[in-house]
Amino acid sequence: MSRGLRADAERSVRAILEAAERVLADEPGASLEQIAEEAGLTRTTVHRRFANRQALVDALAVSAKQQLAEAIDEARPDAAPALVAMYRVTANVLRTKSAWRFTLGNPLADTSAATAIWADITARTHELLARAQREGVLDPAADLEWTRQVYYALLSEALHRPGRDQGADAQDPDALATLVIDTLLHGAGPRGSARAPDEA
Amino acid sequence: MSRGLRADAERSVRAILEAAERVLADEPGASLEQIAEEAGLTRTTVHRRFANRQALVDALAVSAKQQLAEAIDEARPDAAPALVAMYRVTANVLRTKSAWRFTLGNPLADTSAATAIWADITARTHELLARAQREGVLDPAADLEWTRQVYYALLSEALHRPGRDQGADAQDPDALATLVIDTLLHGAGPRGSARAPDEA
DNA sequence: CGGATCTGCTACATTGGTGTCACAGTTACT
DNA sequence: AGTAACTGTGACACCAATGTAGCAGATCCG
Repeated sequence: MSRGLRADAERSVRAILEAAERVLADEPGASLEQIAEEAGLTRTTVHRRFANRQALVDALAVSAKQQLAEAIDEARPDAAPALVAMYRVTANVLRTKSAWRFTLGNPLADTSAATAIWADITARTHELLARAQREGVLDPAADLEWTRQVYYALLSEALHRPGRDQGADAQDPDALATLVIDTLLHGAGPRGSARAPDEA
Repeated sequence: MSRGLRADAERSVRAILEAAERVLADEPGASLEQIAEEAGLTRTTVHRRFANRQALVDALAVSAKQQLAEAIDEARPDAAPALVAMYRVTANVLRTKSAWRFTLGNPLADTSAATAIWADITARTHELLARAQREGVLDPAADLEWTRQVYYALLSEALHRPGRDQGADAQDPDALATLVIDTLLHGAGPRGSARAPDEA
């Protein structure tokens, strides 16, 4: 944004954003002091880099959504059949989302820049789903808006799953992606036949 | 809870809870004064009925979760085949949830009583899903925990849908219930065959 | 009707977060 | 090495929300 930030200042900005993410993740409405402490800085410094609390939250939103957009880019969704693209995108998005659980989990009235990026992401998702529909991966009668909503919800839920064992914080993104796509396409009903078995 | 509240006092409590729901719905962290105003009362009165802000939020959580539990009861989930029961429960829950969007949408660290009710609801949901699995409505290999999570998420999403036309705030609960159950069981994939059609 | 309870009103004390400032010491860039 | 930029420290004013209290008037209930 602003040109000519010195190296250490830029480091501070990063530190603040990452700290804010961590702190706000389990306590939205936490004080700037808590964030500053988590970042290893002083509250004054936070105010130097971000005028308002709002400004900080906005910057956080922009940063996270940008990374999300990049994650989608890196999946090269147009360079493969829709089904494959969906897997790749899903895995990448899960990786990013797990690192930005707070910001990406709370669609709290984003301002200007953030909403623009978000609109872009939504549009591209919609596009991918439409292609999937054309390629027969989705039912021709499926409501794409609803499908997208469900897809987003599944992404969130996949990350809220109770972690297995003691291991790292997140589960394997590829396994989760499989779960998400599988659920999105088939639901939880019986697989063998298309109709419900016993109606008696 | 406390016995011997006078009639008007009890009315106030109700008014406060309902006002709190409405106000907090679109602005969590709203001041008690805003809530009081919305309830047609004074802030002082709010403090008389609820010592802390926390106490108010807790009471709100308990109230909402109780109503949710009642909504499930009224569906008589054990008095019908699992599939029918699921439809009935879903429709009832949607009705209740749409009236308590804030409280039931934010699982923010409920205390004591609220968590107990919630645990009960979760258990009963799980039970219903297990029966559905036995009756062949759900796939024998389905992960019930995951299925329950997805089910809850679908309920939320159904209420967050962009409202049709100008009509009332909520859509027809029965129609939404159909959508939720249908999505839960079949997903958005093609219905005709069990496998994806074109892989070439 | 009459006593108890509840509410509105006003005023006050307190607290926690926010935002600003000046100055001294440190760190980065050329 | 020297200058500009950055940070920590401590202090300050400010504001919104919270919580408490007393009193006068309205409301309920027996």
